[in-house]
Amino acid sequence: MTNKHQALDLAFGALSDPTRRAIVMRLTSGSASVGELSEPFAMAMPTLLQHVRVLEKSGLIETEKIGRVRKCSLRAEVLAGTEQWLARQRAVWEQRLDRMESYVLELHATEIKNAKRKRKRK
Amino acid sequence: MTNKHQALDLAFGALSDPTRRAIVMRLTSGSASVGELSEPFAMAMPTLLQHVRVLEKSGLIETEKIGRVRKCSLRAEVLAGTEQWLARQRAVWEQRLDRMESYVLELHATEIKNAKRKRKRK
DNA sequence: GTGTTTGTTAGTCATATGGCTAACTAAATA
DNA sequence: TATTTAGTTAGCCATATGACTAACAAACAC
Repeated sequence: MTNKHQALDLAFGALSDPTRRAIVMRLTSGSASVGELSEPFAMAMPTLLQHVRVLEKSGLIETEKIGRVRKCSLRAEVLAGTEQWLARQRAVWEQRLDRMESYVLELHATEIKNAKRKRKRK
Repeated sequence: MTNKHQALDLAFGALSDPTRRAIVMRLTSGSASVGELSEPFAMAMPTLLQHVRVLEKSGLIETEKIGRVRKCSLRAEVLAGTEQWLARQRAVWEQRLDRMESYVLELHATEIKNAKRKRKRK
């Protein structure tokens, strides 16, 4: 039983579904009702509502009930949070590649020196 | 298109688990065997191997069997791919916020003008 | 006030996920 | 050759996920 209540768990989990990613994409161009969100999908409303709930729990979106309509809108902070995690991993990785590259370059330099010395010794 | 979507499904899905994120983090500082990866976790090896398989299917890591040891290493391209998706969403969102802001600023400007005109008319 | 729209809850179902143990294979070592 | 090591497969189990239908409720429109 893994603890699925950490922020990144919820955010990445929410984004692992194509329907929910499509919802996020839609909301980047402005808030929408549940009905509006459901239009592009061949999916019963309760199912779509469930997706909205998942996105809400993950913090990726927030919703507000106005009359009988529920207005959904994006919360970009959490989006940025998951992006940052990825960026950090990539940064460490690339730093390491850089170190490796300079190490390899040094090796090459040493090899060349040794080769020259060898030739001199001959 | 469906392929792209599937790739993101797998990548985000893989990253939605804390154990798998920890594995990715570990691999940013160099490749490791399954045994080495399992050390920090109170988890049976078959369970950890399953996580490794999930990461492998998502394309986030690749593995190679050398003798009786399986060497796991990071593939940063897929990491970058998911990061790019997030960055793109955030970009659209921020562009929209900018447009809104300039609209609001224009509104303000108009209000001020009107206020001035009102005062003049008085 | 009756009917329509917009969501919502409840209950069901199939499959996926994440964990375990036990038994097995293959490589390295004594 | 016998033993240890590193990984693997198979099978089991509990819970989570994503879909559906069938009511139900509240706001709006007439």
